[in-house]
Amino acid sequence: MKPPHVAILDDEPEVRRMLSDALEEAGFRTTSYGRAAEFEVGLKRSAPDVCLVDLGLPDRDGLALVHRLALESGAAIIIISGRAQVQDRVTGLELGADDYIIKPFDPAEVVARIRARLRKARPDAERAAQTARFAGWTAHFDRYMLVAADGAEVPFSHAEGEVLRMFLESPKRLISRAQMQESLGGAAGDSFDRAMDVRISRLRTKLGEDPKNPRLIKTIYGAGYIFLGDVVWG
Amino acid sequence: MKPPHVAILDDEPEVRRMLSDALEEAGFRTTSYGRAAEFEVGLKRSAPDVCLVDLGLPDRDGLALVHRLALESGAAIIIISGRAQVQDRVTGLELGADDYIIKPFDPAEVVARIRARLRKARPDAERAAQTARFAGWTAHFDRYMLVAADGAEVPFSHAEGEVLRMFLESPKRLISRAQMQESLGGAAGDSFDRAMDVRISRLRTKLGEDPKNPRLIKTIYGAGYIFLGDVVWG
DNA sequence: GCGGCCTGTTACAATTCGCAACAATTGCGA
DNA sequence: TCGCAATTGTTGCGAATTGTAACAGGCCGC
Repeated sequence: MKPPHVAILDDEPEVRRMLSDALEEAGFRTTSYGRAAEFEVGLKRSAPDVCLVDLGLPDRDGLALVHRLALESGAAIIIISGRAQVQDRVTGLELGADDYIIKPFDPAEVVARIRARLRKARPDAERAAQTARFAGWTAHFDRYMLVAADGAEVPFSHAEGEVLRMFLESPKRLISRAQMQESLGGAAGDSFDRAMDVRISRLRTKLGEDPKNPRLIKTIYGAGYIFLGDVVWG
Repeated sequence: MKPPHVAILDDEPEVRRMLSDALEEAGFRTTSYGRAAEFEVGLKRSAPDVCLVDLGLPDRDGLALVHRLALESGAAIIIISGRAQVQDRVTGLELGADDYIIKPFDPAEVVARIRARLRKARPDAERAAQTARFAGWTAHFDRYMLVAADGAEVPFSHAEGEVLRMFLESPKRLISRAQMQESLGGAAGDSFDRAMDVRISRLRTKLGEDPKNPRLIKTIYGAGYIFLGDVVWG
């Protein structure tokens, strides 16, 4: 399994440095950003498992950013802030943060708290569920089969399964093309992105989507794809 | 849904009292124990969703208890301790605790941290659709749809959604063009600000605004835009 | 009211995406 | 080894979205 990816957003270079050093020492992959705008661009490229966010940003309201992250990203969100009042901590946590660490902090504690989050977030990598139900379908990843509500069986290929699994693991969330390519191991090459929409196109036809008005896999022009529909794993 | 159950283990009656009062005020069910032995008996009767454990117990090594809980119980475990050293916190977290709160603590923060744990633990309960209501419209940001009061659906694109979201996040406040460009990732270039106008123009037409007399998105000459209208998120 | 600057809008061009047809690759059995 | 079938990447073109340019109109100081 790939090491977890931690995104760091802090305007002070020293802090970024200290955090990334400690985290990489502990076996994580890290990416650091100094400004919120860059951070959001980075999010579109790859989805981190944990976001460390400093609230004292020069260019954006940190709390609003945290709130949106919590709703959209699915990553564990840890606030790092110089504001130590209880009220600050409470509002930060209420807005969706998973933890709140006060400056100055000890890198060892940050590592420990990140590990605690990941421990809960990744239940069992071992017995990953092999079936998922959604919109009348049941996907059997061990048999490469889609079963419709009426019992009809539609096989799907490995490549299609990778895409489908990715959607089912993050339903109702925007998934950028870059994230897919990273996750599917494809280098973001010249014409490799063409392969992505072909995969998706084939998957769509197997799901019986109406090309004019797809109800499950929706394209967000210039941003990525989003899978609508409630998913139940098991 | 039944309110979550919190088990409290602390040898000081005042602390138990303060915690259970605050938690029941916040809508949780609580059960308090003063000694580890009773606590373990209670666990067998009903499995709590969260365990608040004080490390300074008279009758048992708290850390060992935490470790066993982490392995066996599946509940979220929050340590409450008077020991404030970083090393204590790190070992507590490493042994399986999900959070570590230092005495003296504020009950409000404890409540907030418990909520944060439960939020992550319950898979999709949090996946509330991202919607906002305003002026007869309902904006569904997960489906990229505007729904009018009469049920008519108007799709909006990603670019339009970014602008709309900005307005809905800060209604009745002046938003300068610079702010928008910064937030939308565009360098404040020569002709990029023209793109802003176009986005807003297209959004206005979708909202059915009268060009002569816009009622929702108002232009402040030389300063920016302001979104009138009451917004309710949810 | 006049002129310069800011903004709205329309038409056009560039980018991104969907899809069908084709080619390359893989796997399998004769 | 050869050939066939299934899968998957590639190419090319049309369609949808978005940025750009150009022009028109409004706002403000004079």
